[in-house]
Amino acid sequence: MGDIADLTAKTYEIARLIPHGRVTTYGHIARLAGYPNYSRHVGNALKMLPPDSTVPWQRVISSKGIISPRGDQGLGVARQRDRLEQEGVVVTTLAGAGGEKVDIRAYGWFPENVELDG
DNA sequence: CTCATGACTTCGG
DNA sequence: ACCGAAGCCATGA
Repeated sequence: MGDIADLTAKTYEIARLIPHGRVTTYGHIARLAGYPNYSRHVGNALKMLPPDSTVPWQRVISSKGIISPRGDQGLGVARQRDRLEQEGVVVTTLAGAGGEKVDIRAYGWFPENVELDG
């Protein structure tokens, strides 16, 4: 523990706990994993997953409630939006470059703590 | 060592 | 509510 590999493993473990049709944030996963201030690395861990991974990476969004842009012409964002809508999450396109937004008050999942492993 | 970069977050204006 | 700046930390050039 105490390294990025550990944070990566916990990120996947926690992501699997997010209920179907709900979402949480990079920062919250970082805190639950015991690595506050490592939200960017949570995003990095999800980035490494293959597109067809069983880890529900689509349920992780930014604290602003939008699907984080990827510098890939919006392809990743589109895939994430599709996967979310597929499980009943309403995603709205904000005006201009506002991004794809999820109502975090309606779909947010923010437990104080979680049981890892076990 | 310094700089830039990122699926980030928070704070001010 | 919308931005931009600042804070954040590993990684690679």
